[in-house]
Amino acid sequence: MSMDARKFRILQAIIDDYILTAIPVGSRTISKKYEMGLSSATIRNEMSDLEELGYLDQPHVSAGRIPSAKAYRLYVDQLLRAGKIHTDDAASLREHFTRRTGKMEDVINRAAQVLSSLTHYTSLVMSPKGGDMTIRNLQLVPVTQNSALLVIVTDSGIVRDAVIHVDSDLDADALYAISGMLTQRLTSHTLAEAQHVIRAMTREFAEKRAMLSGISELVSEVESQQTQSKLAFGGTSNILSFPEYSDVEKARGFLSLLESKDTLLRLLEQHQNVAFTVRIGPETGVPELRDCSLVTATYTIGDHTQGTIGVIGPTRMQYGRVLGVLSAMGEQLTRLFAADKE
Amino acid sequence: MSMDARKFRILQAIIDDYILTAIPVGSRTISKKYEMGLSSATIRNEMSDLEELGYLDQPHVSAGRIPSAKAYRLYVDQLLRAGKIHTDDAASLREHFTRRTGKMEDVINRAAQVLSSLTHYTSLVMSPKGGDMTIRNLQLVPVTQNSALLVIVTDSGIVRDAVIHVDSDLDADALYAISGMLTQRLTSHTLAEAQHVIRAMTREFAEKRAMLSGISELVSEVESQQTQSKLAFGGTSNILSFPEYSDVEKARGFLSLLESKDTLLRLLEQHQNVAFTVRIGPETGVPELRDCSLVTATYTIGDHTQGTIGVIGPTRMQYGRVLGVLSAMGEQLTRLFAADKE
DNA sequence: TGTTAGCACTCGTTTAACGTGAGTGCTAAC
DNA sequence: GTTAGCACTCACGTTAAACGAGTGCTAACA
Repeated sequence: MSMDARKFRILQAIIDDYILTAIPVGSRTISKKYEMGLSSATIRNEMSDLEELGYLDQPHVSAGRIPSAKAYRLYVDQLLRAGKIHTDDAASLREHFTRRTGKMEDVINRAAQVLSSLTHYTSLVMSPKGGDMTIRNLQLVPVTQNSALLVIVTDSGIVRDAVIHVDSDLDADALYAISGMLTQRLTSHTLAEAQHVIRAMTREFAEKRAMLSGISELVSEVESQQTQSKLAFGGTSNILSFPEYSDVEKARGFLSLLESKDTLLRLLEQHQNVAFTVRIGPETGVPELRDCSLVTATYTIGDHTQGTIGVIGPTRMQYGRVLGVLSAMGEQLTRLFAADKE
Repeated sequence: MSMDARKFRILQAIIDDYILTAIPVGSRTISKKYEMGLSSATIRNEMSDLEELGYLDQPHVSAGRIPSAKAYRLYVDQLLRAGKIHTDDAASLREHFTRRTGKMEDVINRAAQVLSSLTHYTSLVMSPKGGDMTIRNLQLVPVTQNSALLVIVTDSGIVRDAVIHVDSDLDADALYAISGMLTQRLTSHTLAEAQHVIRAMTREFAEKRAMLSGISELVSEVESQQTQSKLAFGGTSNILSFPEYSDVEKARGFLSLLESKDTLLRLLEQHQNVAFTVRIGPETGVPELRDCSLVTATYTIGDHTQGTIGVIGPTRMQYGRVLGVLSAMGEQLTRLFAADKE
């Protein structure tokens, strides 16, 4: 016995129904609601087969069937293969991004907001790693006598900054001069490379060593601060509207997971080079997400720097729709950052 | 019949017990657990009086009593009057703030984190309004051809920034020159005043009008962006660990309230000139917070600019402890910003 | 006059029993 | 291969009964 076209059609109907209702699907429901010219008894036989094949689970003997992770996997692969990702939302998405801003944080927060309100799931938006970004421009702004704000503008018009410690009493003009010099040297290097360049400079200008070493130290500080990507959430409370999270303990586990951020960052950083990722329940490898699916997509800043956006919802997620929204949002972000460039 | 010392002692015992256990307190519990040399019957009479006075509620006739909002109010007023705010946590708090940073956002995020982990409630940390802060220094950093980052350093070493649109093609040097001029004119004015000053300048330098008007427009943009205080949360999932929020719908309402932020901002902005605020249940005026209390304290940046920190938990909150932690944190933040100043 | 023991009463909670119905698996006939 | 029929299972909702925590009231006591 193996999977044939009819079994697949039935399985699809079961998944569709379960995604909609969250209640186990019975044979009668399929035979009547999704008229496929078969009696419930026939469906029953097929369902029995599908269970044996591992696509369906039965909560208890007198209940209907629910799709297994394996079933969702098949369903999603089918979706992806068919390229059935409808970007209907592209238009409505665009209008959310009329106000321009170059601040990474604002952009990802807004994007997360929009994503969650469109999907009604919890959304994640991750900024690209700072280390990969190419420096276009760099400037030190005096803050206090001992500290300055190091502003780094990247290739694609994204601003990153950090307050750093400055030993000597440098006035605004001195800092501006240094900024000019540093910009000249560091332009078109990545943040990760900046360290080495500065170290080379230190050797070159022995006399200015003291000052440069201070700056080198602090560029490294900036780098380490910026290396970890920022993560923004949207619709964190949405998960509570799904019956699979009506158990408060489960909901708390989920929300705690969001709060700590690092597990999710690790998840999002995997497979960053594929356009879409769908991880279903156990595939995430995170116990708290046993009943969740994580769908991600990427967007591009400049030529190769990539950021990730994603949606977390119950495994019975509206994959088609979510993939569509993510795809549209990815394009939108890519376009947004590209536009900022010129 | 009125409130005497014994009634008050009994009420206090009831509140203490209810805060600990969250189950209605019976007369026997008080007479045995908090031995006050009285039989349960006597306690019963007193409790009946306390109910009549409005300090106790009875969920149903065969259950114990629970404190009313009025009771908590009395309890808290007593706490505040006695000045019994123990800052035991001051020391453990200090070590959380060794790393210095001038970025407002980092500070308030970290503070929220610490607050929630110490109290096990949900914490709020609000940055002061930007408009009230005095400008020390101001600098434009080129980002793209059409945009620049306007960095504003305030009196107390706090950095605020925003990406603004620049019409003409100004190079780095031109922007730096403008920055110098603006700094000279705007130093020791508040952000709110900056608008007027710039408008005056526009009249003065008719020839540079085009450029200045552009900047004026954008300082106002910055101001409006910064006028709304930033709000950081900590421990948002903590609320789910209390039995009063075991109802998922209620929990969802609470979390949605956090997500939208504006209601809370409004609450936090009230009574900003008092050291402590305790709003109990209905006193908040927010339906979603009917069973919650909001405790706030303030911290100071510079001379008069104030920020607010707060904790939200069930009405049966450990008020003494929370007030202590908030007080310590307020001092800590005030000290942190003061240190950054010199 | 305040305190306490005693007792009837209330009412939410728990447990068990029971009927209901959705859904299945199997068999036999088409 | 499909389907009608039927016995069977089992979660779920309802009802009833026992339970017990806690109260209010009364009467006696110090």
